Amino acid sequence: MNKYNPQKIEKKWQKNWEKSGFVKINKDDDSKQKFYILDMFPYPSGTGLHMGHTESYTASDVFYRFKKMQGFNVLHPQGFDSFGLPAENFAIKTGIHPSETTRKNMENYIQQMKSLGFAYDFDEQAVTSDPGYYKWTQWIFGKFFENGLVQKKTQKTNWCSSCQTVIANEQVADGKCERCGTEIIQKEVPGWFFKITDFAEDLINDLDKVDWPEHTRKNQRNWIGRSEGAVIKFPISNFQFPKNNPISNDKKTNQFIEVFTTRVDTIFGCTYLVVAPENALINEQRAMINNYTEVEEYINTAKNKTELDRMEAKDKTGVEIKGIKAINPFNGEQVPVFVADYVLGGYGTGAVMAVPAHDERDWEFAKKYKLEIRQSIAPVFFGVGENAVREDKENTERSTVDVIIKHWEKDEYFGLKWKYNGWKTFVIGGIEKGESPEEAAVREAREESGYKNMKVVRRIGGEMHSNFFAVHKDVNRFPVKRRCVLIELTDGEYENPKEEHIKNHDGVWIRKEEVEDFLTIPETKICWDIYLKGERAFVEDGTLIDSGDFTGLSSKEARSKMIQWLEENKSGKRKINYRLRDWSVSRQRYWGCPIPIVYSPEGEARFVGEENLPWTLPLDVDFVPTGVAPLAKSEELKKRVEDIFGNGWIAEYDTMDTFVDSSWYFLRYPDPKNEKEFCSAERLKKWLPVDLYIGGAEHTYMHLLFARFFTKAMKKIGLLDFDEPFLKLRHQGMVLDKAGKKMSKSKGNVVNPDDMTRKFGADSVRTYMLFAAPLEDEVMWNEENIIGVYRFLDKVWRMQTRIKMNNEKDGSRISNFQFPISNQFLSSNDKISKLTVSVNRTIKKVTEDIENLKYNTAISALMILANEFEKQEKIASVHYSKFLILLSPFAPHITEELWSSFAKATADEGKYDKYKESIFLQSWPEYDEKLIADMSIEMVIQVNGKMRDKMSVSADISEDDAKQKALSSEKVKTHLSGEVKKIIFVKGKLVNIVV
RNA sequence: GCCGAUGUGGUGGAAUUGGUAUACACGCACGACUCAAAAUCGUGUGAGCUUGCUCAUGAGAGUUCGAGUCUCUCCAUCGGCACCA
Repeated sequence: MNKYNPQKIEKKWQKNWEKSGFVKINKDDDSKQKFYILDMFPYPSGTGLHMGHTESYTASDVFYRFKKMQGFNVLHPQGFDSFGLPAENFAIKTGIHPSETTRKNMENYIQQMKSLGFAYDFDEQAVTSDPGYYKWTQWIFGKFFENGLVQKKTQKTNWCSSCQTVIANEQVADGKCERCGTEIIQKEVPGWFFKITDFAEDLINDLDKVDWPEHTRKNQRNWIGRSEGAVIKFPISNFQFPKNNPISNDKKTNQFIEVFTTRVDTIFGCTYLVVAPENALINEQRAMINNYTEVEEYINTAKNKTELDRMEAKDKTGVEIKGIKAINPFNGEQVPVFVADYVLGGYGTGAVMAVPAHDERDWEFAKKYKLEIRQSIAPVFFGVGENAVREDKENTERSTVDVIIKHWEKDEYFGLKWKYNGWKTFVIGGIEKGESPEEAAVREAREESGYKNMKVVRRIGGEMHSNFFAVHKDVNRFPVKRRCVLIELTDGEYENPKEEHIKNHDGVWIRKEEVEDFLTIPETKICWDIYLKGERAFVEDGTLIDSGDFTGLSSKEARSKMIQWLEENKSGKRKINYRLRDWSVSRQRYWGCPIPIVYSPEGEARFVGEENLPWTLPLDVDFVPTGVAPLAKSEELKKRVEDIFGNGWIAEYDTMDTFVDSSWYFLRYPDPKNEKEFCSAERLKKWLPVDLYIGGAEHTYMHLLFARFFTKAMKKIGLLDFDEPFLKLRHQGMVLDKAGKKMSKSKGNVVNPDDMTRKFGADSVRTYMLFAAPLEDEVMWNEENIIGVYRFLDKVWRMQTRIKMNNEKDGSRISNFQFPISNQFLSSNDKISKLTVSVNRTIKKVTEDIENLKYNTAISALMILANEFEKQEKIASVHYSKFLILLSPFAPHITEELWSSFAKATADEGKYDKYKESIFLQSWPEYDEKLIADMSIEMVIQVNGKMRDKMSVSADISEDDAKQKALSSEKVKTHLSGEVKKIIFVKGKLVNIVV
């Protein structure tokens, strides 16, 4: 036997597999069930495949081999997302054309993938920069164009001055360009937008249909950011049509300021309005604005702020628009209007009603500019237990005051301990008719504390409501309107309080730091918290106060009633808003898919037409970015357009965001060479949607969202008949260095898959990647640990000398090793060996674990079985062969080699050809449930839940027998000090004796 | 600030979903083989002590006969979002 030499056997089998056409599938074979497993295809960068790819692609390769052996017709394709900036930037530096760089890099990637043993069919790729591919990107763009799903808009967009191009919201990180780190500025650029917002609702709802990680779905939902609310029209008090604009009447004018809010219920607390600097109102109302210069100046500074400036701005700024007022439709009140950049132009209506009492941002702004803060929602507390509000009891209203009394010289506060219910509170008392809260507070403080001299400091917080059932009065207190007043004693003059005031409670002084723990009911805790930390906006739901006819409603009720009111009075309506913006796809760069649009001499945009596709990327272009799209410099393109469309026609010079290319690539794989269609109808129907998609979590937002949008948009125009592209999605975790740090070039801790493969062999690299941690967790790449996997494979290798080839009785050639492997373990009269049970169990475990992508525990189960084999003098070939198949998805090369050599050795004459067949043509072993359940089990005996002894019993032991046996255990007896109270029996598991 | 995830030996990680905590692997220690080394194999390895008991799954409480697992509060780390009204 030779030594295990991974390098030698791996190369051999990689070549063999390629030659044998093992990687090819018949895509029209209907005799088997289909399975479509997809990888996120790589961008072919100059640095080659990284460890993240290696893990992800290994994970899918394992699943592919597993499913294939289970008898599925499995499509597991690979391709390249080959348009993109790095190749172009490299071209700018070196003058080498991106197509050349890209081609080279792809070749390198393919070599790397082959050397890891990935079984892709590279004849059936999708390469986005290939005209045969991007022809269909353009064709789909054309379809979207014809169906109004893409439109040209001029919009403030994120501009990267280093990349000299627009980038999508999703590509801005920390106000900087995700790619190059340059600060993003806002720039008005005309460009093409996909109407992804049309699908916002479906993009949220259909997440319920797919089997994706919960956090990914949640992130998508948050990104889309649905919020339900209302648009409300605030009439402008002294609105005038601009004198020089006679058409104002039928144009959209600003007789109203429209605001969007999710909190209509707070509208009686609205004390001003704010419009975003971008809001058209300002310009339209110019004539009416008294301080236009000031307003204009503010708008200009706001405009010049970069994303970063805006994000870093601590203080809210703004300017009142003098000369106009807005009228609150609910109460007719006139409120001032401000322009401030804390309101975003691009969201909602670009204007908000400000309710400082109930919104943190408005609160901050109102404090700074000393604007009125008016409470309209009261926090509500409900009694619990016996104090819960009772439906059948009368509701009575009350007004009370909580009095925080501060000691005259010490930092102590006066509290009450209640005798009948254990409450600990401040002084609480009713506000009598005609009394102000302050007057009531002073009166109550004197009555209940006995101290005489004090001064009112201030109110604490606003109105709060308590709703509860007062047991001793047999009525509901519904509501108790509470106020809180802070009082400071001026001296210690004291007189014993009257008995009637103190019979229910004792008064005590509490040190400041102990007050919080002293208080027992949430209402007073909140008063105290506000006293300590200061006033703030109350942003939660509650009960409406001082809100006209709506007073007393809960926030929730009020929202629906108020929206109804708005609709009846034509002052607004229900509205759902999304954070998601339309997807800007125009890029002023070269190495991308040309946008297949031409402009007539009148400037009208037109699709170039299917007959002119692919609308090729011109070659006579200088890449150096100048802010003008590179394609504008192409003579060839200019000539092409004029030849086809006539003089005066011009091409669209922008190319598409590369996310467009990757938004449909999974549709191409089933039919990548089709020149007539992006994919034939039959193949689409057969293969899509994707059954399992594996890739990095960094694509949670953009790629997955865009691909889902494409699917929905294409379905809408009849190109597809399903609405979610990826039925099941799993992420692989990041590969970190052994210290748990991200790998990066600058840190110099990048591990290269090639080096690892050369050092340990592909099988070890593959197996270790999946063994080291659960797939979705981070893997710390530790070269010291990979040795364990290598040893395991080496052990498997050396085991081949101990396979039992011959029948022990007569020395004849064994009979139980047959091809294809029989799923029958034993004939009926065979004795079941312990090893047979182990093998059976391992088959079950590995099968289920792979199915659930729990590769780490599958590998561990294989190691356990190998360790058991190791203890045997001889290993039955029937066991060993099954073990090899179970291991083969992880370590394809070594298992194929072992399969071929021992299959040959055990072959009967004449059957040899069959034995030569690849291990991957064998079928996946099945297990026998009957052999998994042990006849006898170890039953645990616990005393008070602690394990004290074990007993070996038959699996179906009766409850009584088990209890008897447990009680007779010597070890158990020493723990049975008292009387046995109870015995718990869990079938097949344990007996728990409670003393 | 908000949302999400995670927290188990010296290390990576297991734990049938409420039932023997620490599987498997790395590392370490000792032993076998060897002139020696490597490789391999074997044994041991959560902590503490009174050596058969106590304590251990970020901290604290709770539910339960029984909690790594469920509930609440807090802490730490990581990731994402960040004026979205």
